[in-house]
Amino acid sequence: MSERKVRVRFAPSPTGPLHIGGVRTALYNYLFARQHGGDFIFRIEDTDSTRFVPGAEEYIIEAFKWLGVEFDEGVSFGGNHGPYRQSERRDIYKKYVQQLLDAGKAYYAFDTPEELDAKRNEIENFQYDAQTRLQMRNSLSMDEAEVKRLIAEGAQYVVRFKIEPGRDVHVDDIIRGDVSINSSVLDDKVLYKSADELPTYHLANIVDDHLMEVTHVIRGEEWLPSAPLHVLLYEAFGWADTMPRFAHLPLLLKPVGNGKLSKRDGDKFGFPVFPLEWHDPQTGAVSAGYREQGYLPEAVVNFLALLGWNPGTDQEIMSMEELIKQFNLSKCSKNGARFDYVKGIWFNHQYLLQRPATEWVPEFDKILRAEGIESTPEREAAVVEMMKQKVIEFTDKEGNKKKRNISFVSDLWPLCKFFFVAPETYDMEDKFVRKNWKETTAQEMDELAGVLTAIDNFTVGEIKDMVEAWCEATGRKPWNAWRVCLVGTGQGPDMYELAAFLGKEETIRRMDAAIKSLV
RNA sequence: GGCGCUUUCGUCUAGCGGCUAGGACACAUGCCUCUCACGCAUGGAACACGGGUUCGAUUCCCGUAGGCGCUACCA
Repeated sequence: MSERKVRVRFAPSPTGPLHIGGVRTALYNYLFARQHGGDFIFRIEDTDSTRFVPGAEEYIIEAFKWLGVEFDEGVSFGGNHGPYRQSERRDIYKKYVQQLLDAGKAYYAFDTPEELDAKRNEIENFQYDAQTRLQMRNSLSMDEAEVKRLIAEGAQYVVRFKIEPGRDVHVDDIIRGDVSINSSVLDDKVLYKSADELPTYHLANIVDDHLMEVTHVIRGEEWLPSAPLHVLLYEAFGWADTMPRFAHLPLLLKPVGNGKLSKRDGDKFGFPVFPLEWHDPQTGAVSAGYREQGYLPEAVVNFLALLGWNPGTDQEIMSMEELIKQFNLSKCSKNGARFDYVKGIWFNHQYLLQRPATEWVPEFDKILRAEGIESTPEREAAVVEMMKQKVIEFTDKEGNKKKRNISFVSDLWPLCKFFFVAPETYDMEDKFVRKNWKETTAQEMDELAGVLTAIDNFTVGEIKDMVEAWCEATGRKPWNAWRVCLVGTGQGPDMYELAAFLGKEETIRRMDAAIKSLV
């Protein structure tokens, strides 16, 4: 085998939003291409005109752009192996179908769908193959003149691949090794239909991969059963010497229960199954997307990369560059992987915390607006500063980074809501409130409010000094109850800092409100 | 039903004949602490089953069972 430049492709059907499993397949292709300095091709397989969905192609392109998976050529990316949309390659396929016909490796079949259905009902496990094709209406069973007449009359037909039975066909799979199947169990697949003058997947796929000089076919395991058919097609065309190598990836399975991952699982457990939000043009239904849910593209990429592959070390956090460096098809696992969306959340947590808090501001700002909070520059700056200190950049005494339990920017709101709004109610069902608000507490808080009112310079240092002096004098430990007043529950930063941030007026106001309503 | 692929903690997985079977997520506990977290530490948790091969099988082979996929004029 000559040393050809590595060329791989991702070739989706534009039938809707891109499933997360498809994203992973594309990612593996991309990693492989980059690692080998090869090309990554984007091809649209729209040979089934009835399933075409407008907007799907644009959606797919946008999704990969967001994820940082880049194509070198293909639909919308240029290149000199085009066109890259199969519906625009009709004439090419016709030529190759004719080549097979002329060589006696394919034949015309005139059986209508109704006739085929009838046959399937009549014979259990009917298969259109060497055993049965002579009983059917095709150019092998009918005389030549009849076939010519039918075609001349414009009768609808399909072209079927004539599979020679009794041969063990071998597929050399990078992940699974040698896979062999006897050609007798294969049926005479339809390669082309006159109705829309388009080939089916199998023919188009082989012709395109050959013409586009694809060297490696990395695709989902659902294609493994038809891989022998593809091998036979390469042979029939005389392209066996440049046939691509195959790698069939394990499938993504449901988080729980049996079967492969579906959109319903996402709805059920509350995780997206699509990279981007999708608005169905027919039904208007909206499906959640990773991007809109607040996932970072690096996190999605990292998570997906490790679902079915691992570097063989304990390293789990890997950038695209590291993935490209370490990726290895032969280390892919062979069995299906349950989609562990909880781990996906953990990856997002990791990547979110790697980013400086200032980068969260635009996203956080959206939340503030949604909550009806006027976000002033001063306030925003103050909050970011607070977050930087309290949330990520605050170093504890062991020198470890303080990390909030934040997986998404949106998790921030319930954790720091009290910076913006006073507690509206004090929930006695809340363990913290019940535990820390005793009968004498209102009185105590009233006294504390008095101490605070007397402070002129309302800074962290001053507040701390005054309150601690009062604590020492009275033997009181007001922090938890004070927290109930200002936060409403057992959350938030150091009380002195919180009070200073809220300011004297707001602090006292919140304390009064709590005293009144909690008595 | 037929054909193919597959089978290590609940989950993702490491292991490529000899290991106290490792890591991560999740879970539990402890430490830290004015709260919640974070962080740190600790813990429970797996080789589907039955035959071989071998001095020795999680590892190799064969069965069985389970899982997954394909079985369209869909991809």
